[in-house]
Amino acid sequence: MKNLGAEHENLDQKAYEIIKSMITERQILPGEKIPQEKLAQELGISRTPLVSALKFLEHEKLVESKPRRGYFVRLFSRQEMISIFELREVLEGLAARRAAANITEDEIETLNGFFKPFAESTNITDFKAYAREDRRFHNFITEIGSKEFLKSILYTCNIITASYQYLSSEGLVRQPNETIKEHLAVIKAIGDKDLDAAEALMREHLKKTIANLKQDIDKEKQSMDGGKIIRPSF
Amino acid sequence: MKNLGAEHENLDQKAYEIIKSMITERQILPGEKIPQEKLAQELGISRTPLVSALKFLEHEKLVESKPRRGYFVRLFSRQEMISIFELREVLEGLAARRAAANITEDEIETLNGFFKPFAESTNITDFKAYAREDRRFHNFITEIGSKEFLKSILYTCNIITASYQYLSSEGLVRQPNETIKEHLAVIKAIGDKDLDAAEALMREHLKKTIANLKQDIDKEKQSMDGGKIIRPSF
DNA sequence: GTATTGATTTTTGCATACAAAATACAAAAT
DNA sequence: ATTTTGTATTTTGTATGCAAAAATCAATAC
Repeated sequence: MKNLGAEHENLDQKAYEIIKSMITERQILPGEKIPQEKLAQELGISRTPLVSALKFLEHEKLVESKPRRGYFVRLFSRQEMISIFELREVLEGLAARRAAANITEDEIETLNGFFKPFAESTNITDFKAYAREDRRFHNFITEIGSKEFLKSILYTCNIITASYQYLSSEGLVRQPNETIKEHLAVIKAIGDKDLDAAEALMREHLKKTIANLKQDIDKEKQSMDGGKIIRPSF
Repeated sequence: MKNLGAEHENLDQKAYEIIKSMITERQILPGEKIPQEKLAQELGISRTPLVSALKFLEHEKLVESKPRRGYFVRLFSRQEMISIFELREVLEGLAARRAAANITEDEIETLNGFFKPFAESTNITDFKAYAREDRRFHNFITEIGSKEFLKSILYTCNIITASYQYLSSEGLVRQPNETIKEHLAVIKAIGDKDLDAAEALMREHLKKTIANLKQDIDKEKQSMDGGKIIRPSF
């Protein structure tokens, strides 16, 4: 009756979490080099677990290793961003399907609670709150619809997505008034345990976002053109 | 005009390749512990790059770390195997779609060459050769249909698939006579650059394999039952 | 004969050390 | 002023050392 919780967490795991959040919180910017010695000192650890963490992040494609030159926060081209969203489309589609297959009554309850504050409104203005709900919604489906394998892939993708989202207002690619219907439709399908509909609607939802992204990119190309690389504006 | 090829390969990269092949070639079996000191000596390197490689493999889920106890080759439950195949279904579906979108004339030529030796025959008997062609076919589509992100995920899945395939004859889940039609249909759709058909047919193909797997598992459950874990029989 | 305890050995996780490579910088040459 | 070369500095990749945890094994108690 022992061995409860109390996960033995190694230093590299901690370092991993911290660096990951530094990247997603944009404390280190894409393209920047990661100073090993300095960072290790800041975290109060040696380089061994730090490098270990960097290798993890390299695998998640959040960080890039240039041999004998060090680790750098990755830059993503617009085309790569599209590819990542396409991945999200099929993966979250699968997550939605599995969610519909496995959801419990309690979880249905929770799921139906999503977007409640916005459902009545005909014109949603609090983008920030909506964006937060959006992320919670997608994470919830990921959570109940995926086991370790899909989950770890999806979270990786979501992180990258997050790191991209500064592009548009509050991290939303499309207008809440437009997306809320789709969100509610997905919720209904999962609640009804309609596997095919859940997958199809989730894919539909993300497909539209991708279309918007492509449009944005075309626009951008026309106007300022030039650099193929997404670069933070601050 | 320099900086050609000559990839700077570090020791951990080499160790990674070697250990990976040891796992897929079943020189170390699922569940076994990986002896760090011994293996490092065998490879003529220190534990530092070895551990580094193990962390990579951990991320690919081929290896499992139990803190303070070491690294073990992973075991997959039957249910997990199903999950992995479901992932393959959506991912290779996407790869097929992208392949159809981006394929060149030369590549179409190559693609049409697949399964040529088997296309005429009404009863394929050389399972080994067919299984090899099967793998080459899936890898080719992965290759042309996926960029680094999807590719790295898919290869990870394929490795696990491979490590599973000892279950049935020569690593085939279904009869060649049954699958060849599906393979040829996918080839045609990609050659015709029919994105929707390419994705749908590839998914169909893998879906049927999954159905077979589920059946096999049910059978196995009835007869020997007991352990939830796939365990090599040698 | 099995279970419990304690001592011994092994192995892990991490820090540190160090040579080789890369970078930065200053002086010399164009 | 710009490029080139040579030297000093930093940083990486890897080996090694060591304390703490886990595994092994033996002796003892039940």
